[in-house]
Amino acid sequence: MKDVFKALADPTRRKILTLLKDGDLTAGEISSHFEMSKSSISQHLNILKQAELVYDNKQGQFIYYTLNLTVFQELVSWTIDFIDKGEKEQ
Amino acid sequence: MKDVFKALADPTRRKILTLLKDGDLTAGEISSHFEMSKSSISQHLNILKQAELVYDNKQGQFIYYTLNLTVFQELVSWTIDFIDKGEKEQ
DNA sequence: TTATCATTTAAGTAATTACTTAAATACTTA
DNA sequence: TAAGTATTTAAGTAATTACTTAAATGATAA
Repeated sequence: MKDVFKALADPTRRKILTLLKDGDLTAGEISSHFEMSKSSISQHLNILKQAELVYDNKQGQFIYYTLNLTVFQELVSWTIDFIDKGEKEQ
Repeated sequence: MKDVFKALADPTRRKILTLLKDGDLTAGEISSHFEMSKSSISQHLNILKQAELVYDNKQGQFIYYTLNLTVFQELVSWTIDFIDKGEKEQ
């Protein structure tokens, strides 16, 4: 979970995740939504991958990126734990 | 929500939030749980405050910090939205 | 008032981050 | 094979971040 928060801290990476909500995309398709270089997007994708927020799947010459919902589940649990505890204490 | 992710990206700030789960604490009480200077903790508290993850309440000479559960609720919604959308697409 | 305590603000610094361009890798097709 | 496409890796840099110490603010109590 440590890497997850760092990964989510960047707006470009959050936008990438939002794009992937609507379905898998290749690295090139993702980068076409941004002004910055493909190289930079590739580096962002690597950070998302290390945080396990996405995984990749090579199909020939293309690499498809997919949301990994497991880590989003963990993030919900982590967050709800604050709400539960906080409400209990009141 | 923009500032929330940046605020959560730092382990010291996440630990501060975890401490506050068990009830409100003064800036001094919070800093006693860390090796670093009170000044540094004060700066972390300010970042948490700007992200509205906590709010402060001055009581005489002391400043009490409290979790703001509203923003945690928003974080749950933001995250669940990925899970819902992702599951629908499969 | 003066001293002390709790906390923040200011100013400086080393480490990290997000980007760039250029080169490398890997796959496809002529 | 060679050329072209998709993507990543490498190396460098400017901006940001997390810390430090010292000074400032504000409340309490002698």
